[in-house]
Amino acid sequence: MPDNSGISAALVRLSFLVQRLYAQACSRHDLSPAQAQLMCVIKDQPRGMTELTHMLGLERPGLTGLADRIERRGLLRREVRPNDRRTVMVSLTRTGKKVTEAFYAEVTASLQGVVAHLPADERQQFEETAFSIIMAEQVPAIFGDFEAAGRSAV
Amino acid sequence: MPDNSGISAALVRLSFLVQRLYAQACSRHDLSPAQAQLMCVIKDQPRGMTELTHMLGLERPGLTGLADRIERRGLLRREVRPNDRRTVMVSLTRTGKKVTEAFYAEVTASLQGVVAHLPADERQQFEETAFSIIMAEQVPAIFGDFEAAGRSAV
DNA sequence: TATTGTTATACTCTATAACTATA
DNA sequence: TATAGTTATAGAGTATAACAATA
Repeated sequence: MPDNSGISAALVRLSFLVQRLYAQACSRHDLSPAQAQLMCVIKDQPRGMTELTHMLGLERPGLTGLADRIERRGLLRREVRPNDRRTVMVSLTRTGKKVTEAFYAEVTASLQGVVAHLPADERQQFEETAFSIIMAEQVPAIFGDFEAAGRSAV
Repeated sequence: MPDNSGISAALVRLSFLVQRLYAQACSRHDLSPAQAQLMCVIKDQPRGMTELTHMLGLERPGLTGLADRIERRGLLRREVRPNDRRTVMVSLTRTGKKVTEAFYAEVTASLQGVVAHLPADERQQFEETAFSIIMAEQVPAIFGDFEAAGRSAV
């Protein structure tokens, strides 16, 4: 019977589980977690490099290298903006989009499996609480259906 | 209003938040997340290297290097077991234990802060659901009060 | 021979500092 | 001068393969 202080342990271990399943899905697509994360963020829309550093919590040189390695595999494309020629917009290639969508579907299925044993009302309550934490903490939209009503990006 | 498939996004983003707070606490103690994780696992009891690879999900060479870097800083100690002289037991030094306990307390406080805005009953329910997932998935005891009643290790 | 751990090697991840190009 | 990105450099993390010591 967990006491009140146990919620921290619960959060850390739950996070560990999610990371493990996420990493397993990455492996199946020959992606690193960092690569997959970037690809999920730009899945539905191009983003600028600086914007991406904010969303992913990286410094710019790290993002440059990360984008390089994905680009080298033909999954990502960079384009200079005509308006401001300093900025680079990053998007997925057709192949990159396919890979990302397959990866995304697998992670979704894997995580749904993890809560499948819960009663529907408990699952629903859990999701609502999780979202309320995410919203309160302004967690960036690094995964999810960014276009869905009521859950807009960043 | 989240639909049912949104639970995966909730889990990924919640995990992202936990990792971010965990990493921030690491920084304040000049630890990497991997180092802190290992130190938390051996906080209350020594463990063998192979056992640790299972708990942390690492291959053995990775753990050797990780332990090396913590040992080099005087926070961790290796001891050969007399019974089976192949095995190495890993434990924290006195300094290592102090650092780990301070880190542990900070992470706990930080995560409690994240759920502080929730009504007590919702928070309680959330914790129970999280634990039920963790137990069902047999997530190793990488964080938490391993000696607490009803929540034994590994 | 099987098991425990380490060493060798290679690549990704990520930070800080310095640089280039554009505004 | 300020901003966007990249290059240079270095250390941490982690995997695979080969090795050493012990059982």
